[in-house]
Amino acid sequence: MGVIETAIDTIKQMIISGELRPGQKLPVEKDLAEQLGVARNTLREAVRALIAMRVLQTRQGDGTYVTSLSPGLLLDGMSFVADIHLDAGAGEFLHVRRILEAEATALAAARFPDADLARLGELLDRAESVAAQSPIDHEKLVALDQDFHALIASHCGNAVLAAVIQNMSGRTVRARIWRGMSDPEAVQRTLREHRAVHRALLARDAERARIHAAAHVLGVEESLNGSRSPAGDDDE
Amino acid sequence: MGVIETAIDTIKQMIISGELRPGQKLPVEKDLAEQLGVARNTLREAVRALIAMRVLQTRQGDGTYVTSLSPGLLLDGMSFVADIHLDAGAGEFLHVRRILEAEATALAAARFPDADLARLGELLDRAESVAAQSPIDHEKLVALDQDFHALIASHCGNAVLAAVIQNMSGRTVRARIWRGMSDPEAVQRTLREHRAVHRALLARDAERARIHAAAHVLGVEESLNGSRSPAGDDDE
DNA sequence: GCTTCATATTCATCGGATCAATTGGAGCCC
DNA sequence: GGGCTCCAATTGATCCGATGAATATGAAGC
Repeated sequence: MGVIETAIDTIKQMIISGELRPGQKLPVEKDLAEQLGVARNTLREAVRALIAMRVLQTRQGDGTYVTSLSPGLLLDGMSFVADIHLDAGAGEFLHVRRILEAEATALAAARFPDADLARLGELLDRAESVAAQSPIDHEKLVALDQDFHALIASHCGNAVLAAVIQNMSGRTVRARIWRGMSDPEAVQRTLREHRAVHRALLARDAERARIHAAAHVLGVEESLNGSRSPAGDDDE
Repeated sequence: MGVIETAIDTIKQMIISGELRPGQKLPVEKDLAEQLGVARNTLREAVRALIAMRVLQTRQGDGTYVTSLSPGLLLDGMSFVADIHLDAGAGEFLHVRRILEAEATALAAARFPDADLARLGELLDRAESVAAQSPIDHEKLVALDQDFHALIASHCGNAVLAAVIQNMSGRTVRARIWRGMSDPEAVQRTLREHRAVHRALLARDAERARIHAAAHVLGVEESLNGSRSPAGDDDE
């Protein structure tokens, strides 16, 4: 194994073992390099790799710090994966998102704070007013859509589940989905489905919430690939 | 944005746009650095970040290549996330794994090749023979357990789903689960649950497969946190 | 035709130099 | 004294050049 890989693993182990805790500052490059027995440039490449994994964070003139290491932070590189497989794999990502979002929405039904239920309704109001204008500002709809799903996921009681859902569809994927809705009817259908999920959450009905959430994502899947089975049942 | 981040994004864009395709060789460091207008060391840090994301791969003496970019490859950094949250978040990861594995097992029921159904049975035979010995070789059980779940996930027909499941429980997490089974009865129960999943798959019964898979992971969850709700229903 | 080996190519690692951002304190003004 | 300004130290960011190590390539020899 190369020197850099060894350095990466050493730092990882220092974190897993608790020697380095979230938010803690690392020794200065020169010292840490010496401690690990590598050159400064080599250490920098190791640090750069950990920065890419959102494990470390540097601030010029200040120092290098361990991040919060929260699942939401560490899992957010996944959205890039979704973006790369924009064409071939979008359906597969959506399928996973459907499974997870259905569960998360059901879980959220029991624990959604009333204040956030109201906020959820406001998001829908704003989305509907945007959709009523012409031409439709798809950028705004994408942002509101993301907020809608993120707010629900954040209340599922499972930070890992929320993080995975959040990153399952990258920004590019989500933008493409909405851009594909040139048909105003598709936009209206999406908003109706969102309303249905909202009503189920208002009623604290987990099963209704689950079904509406699943149907909503499934609708998106089908609109992407022309109602073929998104699971790959076809043998193409 | 720093020079390195710019270089990373530029290479990413070259991949997303298709200018760089999977398996393709990148220009030599010197040329690529010049092309991007950065020093060679700077480019190396950008490349190192993309290596950490499993997007690039270098071979000393040969060159730098774009990886296959398969979801399974790109998502496998996730297992490190699971390892970091070994204590606090293991239950949350397992919950997500339960949701996904139940679905994947159900999906696999219809498309499992007969040959691999037989292999699945052999894995169980070997696991039972290992469990029958004393002292129990937990390392072997962990490996067989991983193979068992991986084989099922690989036949769900969705590469993204399979990859996420595969990485939802890191090696460390899985090892800890089995090490925690000092009680031989717990090992036997796990093997019985695996058998139940196998029988359901043999019968091509998706619903039975789903239920047994979910029950199996749920059992692991409960054994980890003493039958409290793993979703965080308690207000600790 | 095959193996062996020298050589070129390419990434890996190193050490040092300079630039840029942040911090912290000294000094100054009100 | 309190607050502000500015300078110097600290620290990461970027660059440069050199050497080492692994691989590929092609020539030489059998």
